[in-house]
Amino acid sequence: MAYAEILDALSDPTRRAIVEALRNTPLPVGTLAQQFPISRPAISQHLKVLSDAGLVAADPQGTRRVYRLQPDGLATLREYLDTLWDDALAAYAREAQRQSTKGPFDA
Amino acid sequence: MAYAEILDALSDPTRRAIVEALRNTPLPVGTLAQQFPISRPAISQHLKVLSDAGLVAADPQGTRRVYRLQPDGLATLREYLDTLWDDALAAYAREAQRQSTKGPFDA
DNA sequence: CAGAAATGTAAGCCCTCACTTACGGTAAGT
DNA sequence: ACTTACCGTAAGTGAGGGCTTACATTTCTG
Repeated sequence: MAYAEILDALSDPTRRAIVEALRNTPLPVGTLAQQFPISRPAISQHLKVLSDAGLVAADPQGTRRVYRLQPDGLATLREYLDTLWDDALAAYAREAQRQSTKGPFDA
Repeated sequence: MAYAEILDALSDPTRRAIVEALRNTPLPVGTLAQQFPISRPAISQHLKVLSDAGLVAADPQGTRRVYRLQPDGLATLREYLDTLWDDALAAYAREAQRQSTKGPFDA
């Protein structure tokens, strides 16, 4: 049930923007914060949430902490969505079947 | 950018529980509400959010509204995660490449 | 060793959002 | 037609979370 943490992390627009910013290249906190209208500590707090969810990871380089995207969190979420997807399709097909067995003039 | 709405919808624990409850079989609002410790109007409000996100749909049957899982929202979210996934893996491989070119004794 | 640079953490404020109660509307039953 | 059942919506309230300022910590540099 770790996907709860991941969905919660990705529900915030700023955190999604951070993920988007790290999509191409890893970045230290300060550089990342410059791209946003909020303070640097706020970015740090968001990064903690993303890190706890397994969506990003930090590589310490001297006094800097270079954050990068981490596939782990995304993998967990994808797996969950896949099972949900299967059930949704099955329910969908079941409903279609139920409708058709009633005959075309029952609707 | 509709995945924002979907992520926001799935970020709430109660809404996730509703989705789980509809995973096997469609249910009317009242029956659904009985499975939760909150009021029926609260469930209705959650269903509206899920419906707007394309995650569920309602089939009116008399005075009842039978809600069921809808694949549309899940599909949108899955597509978004797939592109993110690709970029994450690419960045991962790029980083690994960068590390290896430095030689095994630079770490 | 002193100072600066980069970041994480604590405390507090404010606003969003989930929940409740109350109400209105539609369909079925008698 | 009246009543009952089922549901969505409006208004109001309370708590969680995102943001800020201030402070502590670690590492590099002169």
